[in-house]
Amino acid sequence: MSRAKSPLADNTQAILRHWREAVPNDRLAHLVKDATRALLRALQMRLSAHSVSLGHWTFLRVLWEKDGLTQKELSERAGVMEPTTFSALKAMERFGAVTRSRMPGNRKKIFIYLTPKGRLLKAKLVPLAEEVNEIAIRSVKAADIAITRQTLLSIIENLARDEIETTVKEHRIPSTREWAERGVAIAKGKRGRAKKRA
Amino acid sequence: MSRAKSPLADNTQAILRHWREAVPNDRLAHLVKDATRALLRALQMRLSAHSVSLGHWTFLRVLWEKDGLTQKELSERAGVMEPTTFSALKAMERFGAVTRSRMPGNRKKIFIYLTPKGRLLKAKLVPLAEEVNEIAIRSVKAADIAITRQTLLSIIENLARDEIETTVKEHRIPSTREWAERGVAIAKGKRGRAKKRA
DNA sequence: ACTAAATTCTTAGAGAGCTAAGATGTTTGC
DNA sequence: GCAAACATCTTAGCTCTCTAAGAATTTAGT
Repeated sequence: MSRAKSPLADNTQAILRHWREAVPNDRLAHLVKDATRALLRALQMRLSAHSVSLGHWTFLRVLWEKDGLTQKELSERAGVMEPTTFSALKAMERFGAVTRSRMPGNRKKIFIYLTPKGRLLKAKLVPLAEEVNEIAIRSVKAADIAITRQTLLSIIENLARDEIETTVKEHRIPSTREWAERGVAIAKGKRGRAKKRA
Repeated sequence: MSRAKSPLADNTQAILRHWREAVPNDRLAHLVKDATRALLRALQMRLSAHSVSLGHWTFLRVLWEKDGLTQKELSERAGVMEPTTFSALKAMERFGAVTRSRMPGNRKKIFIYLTPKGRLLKAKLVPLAEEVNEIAIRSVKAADIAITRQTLLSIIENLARDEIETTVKEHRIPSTREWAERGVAIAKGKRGRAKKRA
């Protein structure tokens, strides 16, 4: 829909110049952020031709793998907070890609199912994402991609660990149970179930 | 101010689990996005103790290097669009970190200067960013960081090039001048000046 | 010199994300 | 068996970012 024109391209040019000129030491965050923007932008441009937004894509991708999940589960798998999930799914329901329904036996949980329309989008949309990926890593050695992947993973992990430690320190012992959950979660990669019983 | 507590940490755990479990092929974008979130979140948590938001940080960093720039220039250096710059600077002016003023000779351009308050923040804030960076890349080999940096740069570059080519194709020859600018810009990394004269 | 084009700032409105807190249900512990 | 604790969905409201379009001012072409 709103395909980018010159101002955007110019802006991207500015970013590129910027990075080619000076890449000092603390700027990793900035660089990662710009890469994210470039990737999301490329994807968004392609998705918009099918009236799908980035927010929808995030959940569609999860749902194509497995639907019939609750909003909570979807939030976890998509890696976003629940209110984000809530409004995205409301919009997707309006759009006709999913249904939200309660099941007999539990009137609180809401299960999300793809509609035929939502399911059909997969064949159209996945190739677009693959195209973006192909373009993005064109000319980059597979080994370098692997290293990048691992580095990013380490960054996420390091920061997550630090956040937990910092939070614990600030809380001054935030209940043994809470601490245990966290320790377990990071040490063994246990499922969220740890949360519900300790 | 709003220091993260358990829900957040849990969420980060979910993300980590997610990445440890399955890292298929197309998910680079997703991984980069999550790394961005982790980095920005860590920075934001620290900045908020000084009542500085991420949006302000973005511009402060540019201004500490050189102030007296126009909003347009600031947008380019910060890598965001002008309306974003506009509202961030308005807020920063209200906060007392910068002044926005016209100069005799040109009543259109607005020049941004740091106030003493804005200047003083540097000594407090820069160490926080360095701390985040140190934590993030802790345990990652310097060589791997270098490769990651280069890979991300290539990704940005590849996508920018593609966006330009795609846009050109769609426009069906979008005026020779425009095309030239873009070609030149990407080929030689020329300054934005190309824009104003071709 | 004066209109037309280009720049720059501004306004308006939307998307995607977050936190905090409210509502509504379900479980658990006495 | 019921009150308290917990879980899940929802609402409200904020941030950062973008695009599109309007307003003001400067530059350029004839």
